[in-house]
Amino acid sequence: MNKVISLRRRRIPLMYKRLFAFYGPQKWWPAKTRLEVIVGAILTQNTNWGNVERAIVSLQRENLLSLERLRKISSSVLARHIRSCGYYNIKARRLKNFVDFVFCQYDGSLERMRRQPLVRLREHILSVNGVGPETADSILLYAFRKPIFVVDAYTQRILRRHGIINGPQDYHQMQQIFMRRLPREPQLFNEYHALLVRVGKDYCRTQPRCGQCPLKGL
DNA sequence: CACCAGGCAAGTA
DNA sequence: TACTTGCATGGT
Repeated sequence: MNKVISLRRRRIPLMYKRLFAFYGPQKWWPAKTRLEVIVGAILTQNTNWGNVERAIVSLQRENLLSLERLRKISSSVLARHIRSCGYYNIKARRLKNFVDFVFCQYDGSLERMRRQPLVRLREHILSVNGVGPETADSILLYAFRKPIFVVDAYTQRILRRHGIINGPQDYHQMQQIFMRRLPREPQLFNEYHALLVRVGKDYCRTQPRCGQCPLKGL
């Protein structure tokens, strides 16, 4: 009995060991600046990352990746630059919402945002229309290096296929499964989530192809 | 052709 | 509270 409990408790850290041994470091988030992380986090909502990359490149080419430029540009013009990632009207509005928020609440300073304590900053970011739990946590972890675990569709699918959860689950509960079992280190949360996405893409799509999956048997 | 991708908000009962 | 629907492009 104790052995079973111990195994279940250790499964999350063991999963990380296997993934890291198999894939090595993922070097996330694939972006150069805090703002680029934030923009990518909003643009990738329910969208293939490849489509997001094109939009980011387009924004870079037009020199639009600054808070000031994004504030001045209209939603409709912005929408044209992010067409490739889909939902472009909604996402243009969401980007504007976040940028306006940074100016209104933090004087246009991401540095000032970063200095806020985690829990308060999370609540504050979540109040922006268009930013839900995953987007908020991606921003907190990858742009601000705060110790918060990001849960996404792959994470949920992997937990379910491994019998760690059964039905659809509450975001916060899945997040706690990881955070209760791991030391609160941003670098660890960063690498772990990136690895889950990687193994998800390779082996845990909606049509599972578990053949050589490094998590087989866990 | 159908199906999916690193979600979220708004509407309905 | 618990479903359902709209949003939309590009790859497989």
